[in-house]
Amino acid sequence: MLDEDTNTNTTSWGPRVCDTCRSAPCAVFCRADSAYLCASCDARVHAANTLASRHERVWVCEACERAPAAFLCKADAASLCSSCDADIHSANPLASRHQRVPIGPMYGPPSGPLNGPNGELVGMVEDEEDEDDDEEEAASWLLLNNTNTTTAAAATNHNNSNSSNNNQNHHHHQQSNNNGFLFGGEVDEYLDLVDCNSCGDDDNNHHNNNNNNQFAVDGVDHHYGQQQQYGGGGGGQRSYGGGGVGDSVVPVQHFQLGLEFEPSNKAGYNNYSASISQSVSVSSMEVGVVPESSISNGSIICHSRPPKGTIDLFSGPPMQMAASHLTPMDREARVLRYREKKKTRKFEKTIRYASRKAYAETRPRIKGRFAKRTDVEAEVDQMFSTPLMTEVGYGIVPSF
DNA sequence: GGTGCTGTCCTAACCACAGTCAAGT
DNA sequence: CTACTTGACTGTGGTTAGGACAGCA
Repeated sequence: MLDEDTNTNTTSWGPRVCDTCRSAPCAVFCRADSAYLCASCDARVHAANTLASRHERVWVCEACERAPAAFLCKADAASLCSSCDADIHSANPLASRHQRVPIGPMYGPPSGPLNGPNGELVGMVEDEEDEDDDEEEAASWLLLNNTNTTTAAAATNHNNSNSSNNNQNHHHHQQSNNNGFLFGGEVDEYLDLVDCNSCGDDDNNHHNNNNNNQFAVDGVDHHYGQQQQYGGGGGGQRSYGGGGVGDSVVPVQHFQLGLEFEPSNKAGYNNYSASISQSVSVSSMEVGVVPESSISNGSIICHSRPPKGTIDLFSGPPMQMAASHLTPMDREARVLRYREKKKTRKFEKTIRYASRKAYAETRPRIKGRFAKRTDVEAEVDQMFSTPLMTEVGYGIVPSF
């Protein structure tokens, strides 16, 4: 049938379509049939008989959705092909430390437990475990039913010992619990509960007034330091597609604002890049640069900007209240969104003002600090910059 | 088990200045 | 109402001090 690398049944970009039904995106690759199948076709085909049920299948890469997955990234809870794995996990030091495990083939009927040749749990099971973890983690963000979930108990256990040491969170990613509120480092980024607080943030509002402050109370290091290029949670990039969406619960298809679709950008899992990226890569550096002009234009702001110097922490509905009103469906949808956002995390630093970056790079420094430009340096700069201007302009005669 | 030392890792702060915005004239 | 001025503020990158942690004696 089809070769693994062929894409004859797909568009030039986008998820590969199921070879059987040719309508749904493929979910698994069957080696025996050399076919990409969606979940339903996989279930139908491989439950047909015992022989078919023994077909070796692997997940399709969640990033490109075009190649069989080779690794499972536990940190991102994503199955990745070797190419995407290399791309994503070489992006920065933090990503490179993600724990990945090779994905073994799946056997057996699709609905049943999937065992490896030796009966060990492989493939989907690995994912299932991870999803359980995800479920717990996501549930903890939802602040729901803290009396009947193990998550709440777990959260309590976490916080038995950390009341005086929030710094623990820096490295162990514990969630501190302040008066029943979970201000986890990720909650602001991955849940709509807080999206309302953060919408209109630096994606859409270049006057974010130091968003670090908004969640500084959590004491959680977002690992998005300005210099270390671990991405940007606070003042850095927040292009998770959640901002400005308002109250929508189900995963929403967002549209890029005035920017070209960038299929080659695998900094995040690019099956979502259409929805998340207001950043574009314009240089060889592994950062997304947001054109300044796009920042003010692409505004979908659901909250007005808070007064300067204020912390707009509770401008939205109280978290506890919002969460307690969730129906099971809402909860499931939010968990789904949480997972999807988790998969689309981008850890690269986003440059929002390329011009400022350019200035900063050319600026003289003393021990890393910006130093004042001397007159001589300014003249030299003018000498070098003037020819550039003349290249694009109409000829400005340099004055000496 | 508790304490002190050492090495490693990580983060916040610092700096100057172009650009932006809001308020005032 | 429009145009201009002024001051406050933001964001940018490389370096470093200092805190946190792990490992060892």
